[in-house]
Amino acid sequence: MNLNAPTDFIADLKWRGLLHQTTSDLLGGHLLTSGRLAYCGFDPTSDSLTVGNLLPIMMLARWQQAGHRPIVLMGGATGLIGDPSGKSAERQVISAEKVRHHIARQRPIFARVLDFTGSNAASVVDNAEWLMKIGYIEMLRDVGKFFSVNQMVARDSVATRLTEREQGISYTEFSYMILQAYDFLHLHRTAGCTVQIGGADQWGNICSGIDLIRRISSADAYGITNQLVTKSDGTKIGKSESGAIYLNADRTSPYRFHQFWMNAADDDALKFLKWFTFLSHEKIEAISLAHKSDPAARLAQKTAADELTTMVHGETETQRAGLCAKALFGGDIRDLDEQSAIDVAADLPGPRLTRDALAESGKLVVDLLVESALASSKREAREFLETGAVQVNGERVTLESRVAADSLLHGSFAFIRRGKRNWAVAEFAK
RNA sequence: GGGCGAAUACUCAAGCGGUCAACGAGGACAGAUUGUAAAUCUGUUGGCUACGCCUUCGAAGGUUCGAAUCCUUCUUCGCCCA
Repeated sequence: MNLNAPTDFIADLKWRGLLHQTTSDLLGGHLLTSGRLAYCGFDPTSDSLTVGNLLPIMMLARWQQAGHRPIVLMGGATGLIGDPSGKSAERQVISAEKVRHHIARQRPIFARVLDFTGSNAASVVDNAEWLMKIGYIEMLRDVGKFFSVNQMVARDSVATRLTEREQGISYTEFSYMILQAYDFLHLHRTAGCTVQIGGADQWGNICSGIDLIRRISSADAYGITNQLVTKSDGTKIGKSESGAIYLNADRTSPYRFHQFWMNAADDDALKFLKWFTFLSHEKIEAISLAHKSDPAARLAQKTAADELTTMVHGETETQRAGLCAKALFGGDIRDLDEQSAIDVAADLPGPRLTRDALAESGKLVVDLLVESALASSKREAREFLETGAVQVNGERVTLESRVAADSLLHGSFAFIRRGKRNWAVAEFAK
């Protein structure tokens, strides 16, 4: 990371279409001094982060690249409560044990994106460290006094639950904003943290924190929110398809992760470059131009996929995924030499079987589809076969088709393709 | 604590004793067309040992030849009163 010339953090966000709002005009001046501290909170509601969580992590990374210091705040305590912001319904309460487990699982991701060394090293804190120690009475007396219920009720996150929604809001979630405000105050006091970064839906919570700091410490603090990004069709990024796209290799393989970005629509791919990469403005402009003159080359998708896979899984995995994609989508699967076939097969999902499974007459493709998870039931598998959606080793197969020993590629593999872009492989050990 | 109302498949939402595996919409998936794109058109969307069978309509019981539909209890949620 090049830290010689701190970029203008705010200007960069604007250019990338990521800036939503800032709390004060004085923020620009505040950021002229490098080494400022900003934090962003993460909810340990799941044991793995998804691509949707990448954006806020990268916000901190951009912050760091601009010469400042990022703090990752894990909501070990607030995660037990649940933030009503942007939620239409009351959240399920999760156990403290689970929260701890989730935090442990999520931590490594941050290490991949942020730099934990050097003069402006990133750090991780858990608000359980301080929130768990505070007594209820203490909280009410020292902090609660500064909150006006009139204002709290007027907050968007609360108001919608109070009126529009059929779901109400519990006292627990109603209190959430007090806790988050207290977090900011605590980090301000103990670490000198002056900025909070969050999604646009965090605006209210961030303002609460700034207010609290002003009232109790008579100091200025700032907030920056990023746009909540969506795809061109208005849906969330990383949802749908076949489930969420996780950042852990054991939940979503690097190949699938890579493919996710490769499958982006043109409009989205260009936006993804701005949102999810650290590439320079010039570089992105150049790619955009090249992409528009020859969209079929999918340069934008490819660049985004490579950049992101490298960031999350490392260079080696990116190369593997790239080779794999080339083999599967670049030509005829039958042209693969044996070593390539073995490599590609290692990255694809699918059953590992033995020759015995083929029996005398071969194995029905219908069963293979189910076993490889390309179809969720036999009924669906039949449907795919009837509509001609399935190819095995490059040949279209039908409802009655069977995979026999002599049709295996290099004597071991049945590469199965469902539809245009879904691949799996059945491997039959000799 | 009292009164009223709601709970249906991924989501929204019909259904008011048999013709209901359950209308419709969205979503998702597949086919054609393409560029592993978008848009468009078509089809599919509980499961299976499949002209039949099995399991679903918040949960558990009950009435009936027969229930998603009626009754009882429970759970959760909403609204109103205290």
